[in-house]
Amino acid sequence: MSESERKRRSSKSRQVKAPTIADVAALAGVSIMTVSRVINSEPKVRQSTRETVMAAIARLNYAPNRAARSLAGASQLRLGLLYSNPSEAFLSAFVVGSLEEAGRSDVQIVIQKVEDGEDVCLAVERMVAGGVHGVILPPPLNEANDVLAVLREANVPTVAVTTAVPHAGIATIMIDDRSAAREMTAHLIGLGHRRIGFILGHPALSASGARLEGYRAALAEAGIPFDEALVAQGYFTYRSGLDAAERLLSFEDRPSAIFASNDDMAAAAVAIAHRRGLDVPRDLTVCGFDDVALATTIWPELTTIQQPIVEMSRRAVELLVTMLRNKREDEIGDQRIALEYKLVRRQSDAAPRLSSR
Amino acid sequence: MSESERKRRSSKSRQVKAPTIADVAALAGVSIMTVSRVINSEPKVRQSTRETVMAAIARLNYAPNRAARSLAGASQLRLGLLYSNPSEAFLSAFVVGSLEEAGRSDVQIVIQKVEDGEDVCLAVERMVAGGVHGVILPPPLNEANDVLAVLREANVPTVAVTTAVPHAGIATIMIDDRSAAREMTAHLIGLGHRRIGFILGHPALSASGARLEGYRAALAEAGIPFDEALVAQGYFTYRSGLDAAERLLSFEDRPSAIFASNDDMAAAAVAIAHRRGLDVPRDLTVCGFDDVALATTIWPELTTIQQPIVEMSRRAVELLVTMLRNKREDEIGDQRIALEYKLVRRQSDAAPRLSSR
DNA sequence: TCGGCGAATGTTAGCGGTATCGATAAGCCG
DNA sequence: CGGCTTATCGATACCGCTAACATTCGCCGA
Repeated sequence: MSESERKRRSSKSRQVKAPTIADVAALAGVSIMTVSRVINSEPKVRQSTRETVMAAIARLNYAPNRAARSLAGASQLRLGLLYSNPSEAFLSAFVVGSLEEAGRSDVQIVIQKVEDGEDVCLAVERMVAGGVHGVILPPPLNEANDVLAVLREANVPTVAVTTAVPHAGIATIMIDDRSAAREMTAHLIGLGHRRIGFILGHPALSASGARLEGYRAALAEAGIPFDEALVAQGYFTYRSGLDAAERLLSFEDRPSAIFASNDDMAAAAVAIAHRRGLDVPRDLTVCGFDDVALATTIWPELTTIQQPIVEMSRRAVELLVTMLRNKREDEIGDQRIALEYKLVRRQSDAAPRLSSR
Repeated sequence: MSESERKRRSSKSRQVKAPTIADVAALAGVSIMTVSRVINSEPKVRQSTRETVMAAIARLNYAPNRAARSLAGASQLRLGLLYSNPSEAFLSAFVVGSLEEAGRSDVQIVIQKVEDGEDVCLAVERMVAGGVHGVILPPPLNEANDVLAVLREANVPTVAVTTAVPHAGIATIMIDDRSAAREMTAHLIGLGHRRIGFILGHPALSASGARLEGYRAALAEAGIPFDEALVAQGYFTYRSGLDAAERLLSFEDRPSAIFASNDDMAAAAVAIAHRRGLDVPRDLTVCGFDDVALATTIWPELTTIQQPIVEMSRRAVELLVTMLRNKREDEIGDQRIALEYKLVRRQSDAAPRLSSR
């Protein structure tokens, strides 16, 4: 790691030039075209070759030159990212993921917010008129039927993120919400909890329903009867979590654990618990869903389901780009990509102090 | 404006391609090089020729292709963005800004995280070896002296963001922390508060010192004596805010307001207040600094100083690009750019209930 | 055994600019 | 009026990558 590199450097004063596709090709012992194919994940490359090239890429720390790429390639793609007012924490992770992938695949991302009062469909139409080639929809727009309708009519390939029950013709990136909620609930039951409160998510989103299903499934498996009183409506906002937690904790026989449908609401539950003099997790276990930054900001840090948000939006862009570049827009609607979630255990859960069995 | 254009269009279905430098050259009856010279306002072009070309450019509504330009010109710029473990909310805003600007100015951003145990200097060296042309440093690395030293030695232009007291030879993007803290403190005083607690930021960062100075200045201006007991050490984390707020609120004669050096710690102060049965803002005013997402997530939403994080990182990239493209690396170190902050008032402040004058 | 055929890989021609250097015309001197 | 410098301008070689076409190779059926 010195002779050759040093030579290269000294050749032209100190200018270290970035490695090019040719360098990679030389190192891997293939032609530049093959490297190009690997980079763009085109299908016609033997697995072994692909790996060799990948290794060379990693070794040189090579990144394709965007300028050259867009100059040589077809006209640059533009993707629209339309959002309304989700959890800010969620959104920023989401934006980071799509922007990263956008950089990698050299597409433009047009980010547009739909203001609260505004007509959603108008915003979509504006975007379509602006000539975007595809659209990405984070929650809650991922299931706004009017938006989807406009998009479908305009024949704009669309990918919705975090939709638990996919719509026909709309590609979807998701995790298995039901199974994740089931796992978390089972975890709580395993800890010894029997009265487990549940804070619902926004009723318009299918993920909310899926999470509730998972909660019920785990209860059923453990032979614990479902108690409607332990389920409180929430809307994915901190504020709504405050109200829901207040309700759940005001019962005579309050739950020993609360499972909120997202972290914002879980954080709210922690706040309410503290306000009532309850220690988390000693007196009350609280866990969330999503694992946004907030989960590790507050104290105690939340036990939660880690949803790979950055990865999900990255994949959304990637999917759109692949389809658009390969001119297979027709196929796009049928894609269903489910990513892995993970239960991450932190400090907000514990065994119940007073068993209420 | 019709015959030739129409022909061009109809030749290939409906594809309207953007005019190229060659089109301009043909229309103006000169060579493409001359057009290039006019575009770049190089001196060696006769005035009359220049005008002819300009006219052609205007007529075709020509704009140079950025990709082609940067491809042909100097090698593409690569900027490194090195971070360790700041507030996640801060980081994502930061990344968004730099990525956005990167797309606009057609440079690559190499993002790298320095893991906790890892040797920071090693990470810097790796990045430099990777051939980045400039480096951007968000907090807390913006004032890590060892990092700065390595960078300076390697002669890599660097811009630090949020440094209140600039280092020689390192460009800086900042806001006037002192003045912002002064304004916020004055605001609290204006509300009627006299005993105002202050939670310090991390002692290694100059912004912390500047904010304290601002606090003291406002106190002095109002003729309120500075009370050391009202200042608690924090480290910009939620956790440290918890301890600091606990200290401040345990006094007999507790402050009627707490001004925390960032939002994370302010949120912690709110949590502690609630745990002690104090209503915010009725019993205690709390305000923060930065205006990250957390500030509007919690309840009550925080009154805080809005620091334009996205804009700051955007400017950092822009500054680096300008300097690097103009080959004036020597000048880079002397830049000091201060952006505007804004005091945004939300629900966490109010006049004190029991005057403690 | 051999043509044929599909999969994997290589070759070549640009994409739209800029850098370099050569060409041309004009200006200047003795 | 010839030679030489100067101010303008033009021809051409890339920049790093991809599209389109060419090539190679292994394997199959006749």
